[in-house]
Amino acid sequence: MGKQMTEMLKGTLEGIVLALLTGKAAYGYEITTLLRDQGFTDIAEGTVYALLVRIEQKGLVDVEKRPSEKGPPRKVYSLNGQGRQELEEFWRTWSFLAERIAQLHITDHIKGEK
Amino acid sequence: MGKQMTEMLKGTLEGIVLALLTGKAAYGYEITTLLRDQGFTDIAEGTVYALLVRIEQKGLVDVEKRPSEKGPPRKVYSLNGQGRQELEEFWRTWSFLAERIAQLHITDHIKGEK
DNA sequence: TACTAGTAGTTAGTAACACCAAGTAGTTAG
DNA sequence: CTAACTACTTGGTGTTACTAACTACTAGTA
Repeated sequence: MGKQMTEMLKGTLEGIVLALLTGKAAYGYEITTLLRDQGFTDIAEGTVYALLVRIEQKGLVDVEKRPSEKGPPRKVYSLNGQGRQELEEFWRTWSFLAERIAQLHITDHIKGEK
Repeated sequence: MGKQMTEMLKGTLEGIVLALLTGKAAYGYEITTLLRDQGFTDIAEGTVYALLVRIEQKGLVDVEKRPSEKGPPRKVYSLNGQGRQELEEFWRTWSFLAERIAQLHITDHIKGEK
């Protein structure tokens, strides 16, 4: 993946994962494949697991260990109240940034056509 | 500023500054006030200067030192060919990410209304 | 004169985060 | 018994925005 994407994911990947967990608990491996399905094909596995440890330590998710039919036990993560709050905050921050950048994009187009 | 915004700016702030430089050269102090005007009220001055040094070293901008009427000399930055290329790449990366996150936002809304 | 505020840029150190590489461990198919 | 898939862990790296302090020049004011 480009270096730009790597840097851009900082701060957004956490929100993306929290969003994926809305309404549906999931475990790490599952989340990784979900991300790949959504087009984030190059996100490193280790990155996802590290992120999950982090949001667990921040108290944004509840964790339950469940046996798997085909492999080691899974750690199933579900969004809790604090996580939902954090996600809302994420959407606010993201919207703010996205709006301003969209504005810049438009302005650049105008300049480019002059 | 929130910690979320700080992390989110990683990887996007550079693109934002390159976008600001499209069609119009500017110096550091000016860029900082431009950013503040655009709503990024809490971006630290030091951050902008450090970023400018970085994009100069990456060869994305040309620099010209000009005396100022009211203070120390200014370093005026203008986007060069490589910078324009990098900016295009930025828009591609950003669009990709923004689209996917927008999709997630919609999905979350639907889930939330169930 | 000395002091403040505004302008303009620099430097050193910190924290957060995504990355890579390598490893452990369980199951299933050849 | 070996490979491939599932599932998670650990240790170390590079990039980036942050803070805080500093230099330096000008203009206005007490």
